Amino acid sequence: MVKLLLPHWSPGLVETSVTFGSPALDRGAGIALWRQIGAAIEAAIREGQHSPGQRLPTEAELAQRFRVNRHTIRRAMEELEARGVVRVEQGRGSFVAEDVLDYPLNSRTRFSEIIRAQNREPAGRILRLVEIPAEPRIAELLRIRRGRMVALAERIASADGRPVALGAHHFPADRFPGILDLLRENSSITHALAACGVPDYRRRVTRITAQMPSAEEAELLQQSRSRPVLVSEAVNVDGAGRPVDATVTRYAAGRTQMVVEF
Amino acid sequence: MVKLLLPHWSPGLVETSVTFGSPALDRGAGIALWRQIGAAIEAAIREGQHSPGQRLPTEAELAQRFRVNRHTIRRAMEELEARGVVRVEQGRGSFVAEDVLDYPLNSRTRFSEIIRAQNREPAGRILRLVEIPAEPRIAELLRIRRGRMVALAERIASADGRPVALGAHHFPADRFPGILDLLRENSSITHALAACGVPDYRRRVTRITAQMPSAEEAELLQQSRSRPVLVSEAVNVDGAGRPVDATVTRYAAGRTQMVVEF
DNA sequence: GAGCATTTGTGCGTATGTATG
DNA sequence: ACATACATACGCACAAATGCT
Repeated sequence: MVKLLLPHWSPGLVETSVTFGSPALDRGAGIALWRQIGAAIEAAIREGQHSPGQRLPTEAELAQRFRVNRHTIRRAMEELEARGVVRVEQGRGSFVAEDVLDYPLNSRTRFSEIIRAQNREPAGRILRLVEIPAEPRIAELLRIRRGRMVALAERIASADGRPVALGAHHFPADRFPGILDLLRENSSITHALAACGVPDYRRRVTRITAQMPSAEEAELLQQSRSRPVLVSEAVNVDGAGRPVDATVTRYAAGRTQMVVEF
Repeated sequence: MVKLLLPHWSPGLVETSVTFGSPALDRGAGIALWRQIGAAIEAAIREGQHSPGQRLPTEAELAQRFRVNRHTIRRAMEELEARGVVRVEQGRGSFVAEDVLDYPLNSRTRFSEIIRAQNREPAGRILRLVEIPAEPRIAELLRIRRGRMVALAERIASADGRPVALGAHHFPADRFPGILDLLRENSSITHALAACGVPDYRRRVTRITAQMPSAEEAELLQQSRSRPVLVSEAVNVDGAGRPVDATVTRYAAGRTQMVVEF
């Protein structure tokens, strides 16, 4: 195995490159060069040398490394893109395709169950726990008077270690006085509500729109500021139909897809 | 990739300014200046001097016109924003708030019915009608072999004259041979399918994600290129459950909100 | 907002190998 | 042996999109 020197390019965002091993191309006969190159790139990706969403070397660089014309690289990439292995964007570069997370919407939507159903490992981390006066919109959703106190829990949720969603959960503070302490110990919303006497809840409405992320949101979600986030606004109600939780969640749009089935 | 046709009229970004009439401020007594200014701006908006989404004059300009300090203008705008009349964006300007269109998702989703239910006037215009080989994703949704011909209808839908959505409807060409001619005469999808022997259809799945618009898309939707679009991918099936239509629709995210109710 | 560097997209011309008739 | 067609590969130039200053 011959290691090639890496160029000293500055990655800017979190994007490094790894060699594709020694380009053992068989120029002589049999398989077309672009097929061999495609297979080599795909193998490198499958091996984990390039993780999902990460940027691949430029076409020019790959051409140099494999010692072929850029057209040949392009032919290989074309194939890989058609097969869904990579994603090519004009002016930006080529990226390892991300497996899009299907986020089904129904009345029993629970983050961790959704993630596990797709064979991934869910995780949640609390970012902030505070009591604040309810904003007008939140008050309306929770059917409380605006300005009444709400417990706000900001949480980042991830699947297999990749951040997926930023959730801002609002609970009426007078009804659930100890909920922040419960969440401090266990970041599960379902668990906290159960401990507060709400054994089960269901989602009533979900409103979905798209926005550009703030600098902080983009950083937390580990995505570019120039890509949008899906914003969902949901209300969960208890068995009696009373709102227990108004949640505004921001999803990394490139990695997530809401699915509504009928 | 589906390319959209360019319009023959290019509205650019609709941003002009209109005077707020003669600023007859009562400096003497009674009502605070910022209240009078707020009322004047709101009146101008209600009168239609500034249409939804349009940019308002800068704070500096307003201050000059009303002959007050910029702080006074800001106080007025603060109130208008809290009341949802305008939207203020740091570094961009102030805009007349757009009435967000609720787009309910269910198995009977029909564009014109949704718009009419919100007391607006729906309209549709066909942009392009062509037969093309099915892209892999479309073929998968329609359950046909990739490369088989599909009839593609690109349509722009609007409510009260404001563009709302760009839809790319794909029909299996062999099953609906005359559908393009039907759509040429009447832009209603429901009407065309009925004439092809599909009296009723229902939506089975909808997938929602967000993207940045291309230059053409932004222009057609009359929105800034720096704001995202909601992308929905839906399959309509006939009574027997066979796919009749795979549609990819792009909605102006600032003006539209998907609503899922349970 | 204008200019600039980077990167992918596209077109054209050329050459070579391989399968077909 | 020859003509033809097609896929492969290379070289060069410029267009278009993006991101940064």
